[in-house]
Amino acid sequence: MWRSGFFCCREDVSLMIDIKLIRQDPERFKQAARNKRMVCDIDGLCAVDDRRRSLQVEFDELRHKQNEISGQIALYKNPKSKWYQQALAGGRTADELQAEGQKLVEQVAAMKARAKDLEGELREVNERFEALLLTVPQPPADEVPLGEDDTQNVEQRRVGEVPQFAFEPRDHVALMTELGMLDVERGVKLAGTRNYVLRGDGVALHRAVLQLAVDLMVERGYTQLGVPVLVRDAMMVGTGYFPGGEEQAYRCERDGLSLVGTAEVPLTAYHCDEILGEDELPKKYFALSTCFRREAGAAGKDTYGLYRIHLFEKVEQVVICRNDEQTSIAHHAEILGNAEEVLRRLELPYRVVNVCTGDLGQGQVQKFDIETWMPSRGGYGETHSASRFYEYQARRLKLRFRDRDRNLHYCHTLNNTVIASPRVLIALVENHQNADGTIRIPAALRPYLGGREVIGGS
RNA sequence: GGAGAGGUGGCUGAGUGGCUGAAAGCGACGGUUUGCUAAACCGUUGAUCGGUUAAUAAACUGAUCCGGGGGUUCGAAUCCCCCCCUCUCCGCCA
Repeated sequence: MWRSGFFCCREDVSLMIDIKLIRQDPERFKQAARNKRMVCDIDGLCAVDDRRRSLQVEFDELRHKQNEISGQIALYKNPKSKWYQQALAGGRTADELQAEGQKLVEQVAAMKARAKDLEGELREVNERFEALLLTVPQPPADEVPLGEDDTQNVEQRRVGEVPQFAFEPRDHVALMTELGMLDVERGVKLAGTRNYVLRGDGVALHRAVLQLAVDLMVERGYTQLGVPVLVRDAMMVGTGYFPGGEEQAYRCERDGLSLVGTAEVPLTAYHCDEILGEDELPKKYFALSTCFRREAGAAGKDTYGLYRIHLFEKVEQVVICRNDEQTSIAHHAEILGNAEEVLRRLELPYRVVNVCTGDLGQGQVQKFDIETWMPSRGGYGETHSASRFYEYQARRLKLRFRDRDRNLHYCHTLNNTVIASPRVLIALVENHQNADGTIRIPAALRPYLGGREVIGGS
């Protein structure tokens, strides 16, 4: 389904996981598949790999002979060649040379049939090989807890105080609707379920938290990009969303483009098909973008309010760095810290969760989710997700760098939410609500709202 | 939407059937020169997948690759077909 044309450059079987690593330690990948609860036939893959390589050797040898003879034919058939001239000078006639050349041509003709067979077989085997390789998951880091699903994620730490209300707290829909900030009903009328309309201070608050996040990232030295949100399929494939995630994306079939569910896609793919210099790494980017999600398969889940919606805006951060685990880990901590700083400034209680093996994506090595306290849920709800991939995405994107010894390597990539709104508004308005239905604006946010300290009231 | 042009190595850019994996230039790396820098000169310098020895450093060797796929041919960057992408001009709309 994903023809090579979707990639910027030539397709080859080295994409995905490096087969050499699998050959070297198949157990490790079998274990990874078990832990990530994915189906993956490593033994079958290795068998196909063996077959593929022996075929390749046979084919190469045959072609070698063929090429050799072709080279000789070139001498007999090319009157311009030095060899031909010397042969003539040595007393051979042009007819003789032609006849001898013709003999060689017949010799090669016999080899061609065999080569064609081999080629067909090789292609078939390579296809099977690639299909199997596509299913191999990236092994999770050692620090990732074993588990089957999100209920087994391990809490790392809690930050901030969960508010105790002296009154009956209201949920964000009630609060925001009351204050004229939100109109769910008409959003649904316009665009169907999981849609909404922000109004007045609702829009202002939404914009304010995004801008706060943008300013923080600028402060932290990240480069801001304004990126396309409708991207080529190649970018969806390259970042690992396709194949597999087609149902989650709004695809424009006739254009071969998809609306992104996150700016991670254009940010990570920004340098695809490039070779970066080691000294320009790490690249630290962020972008504010609209995000589109079909939420297929989530029917009936989180249908209430602003939690799970088709369209939202998000500030996303991406780091592209050297191919080095320690470097990757350090950046992972950094981008996690950036997101935590946002929540600290918004005075929101949250916890950091180490996502367990069963809840990791195929390409992810480790993922930390940040969950922010949402009173109406009586619990923490996911607001951020920080992943590191090692070279998984970079391989697919042909995103490489040249080290100081001039060797090529795939980069490492990581990403994390900085803020996603309006989901974060759930936490914001619910945690900071007052008894009278007004909402206290945390100090750090006030500059973005004309200095106001409260929303609502007179 | 209409009409053209074009896609070649890290980059620029030659190359229209056979010693072309690819001229030249730039860049990079190594060396000579040099008080340092610069300049000059000489040399080296593509990728991917394999094989052999060595055990992932290195050496040798093979196949494949000039946007992608297919075809013609003993032989294709070069000829033919399909597709993708980029650019320019015109029209249209922001």
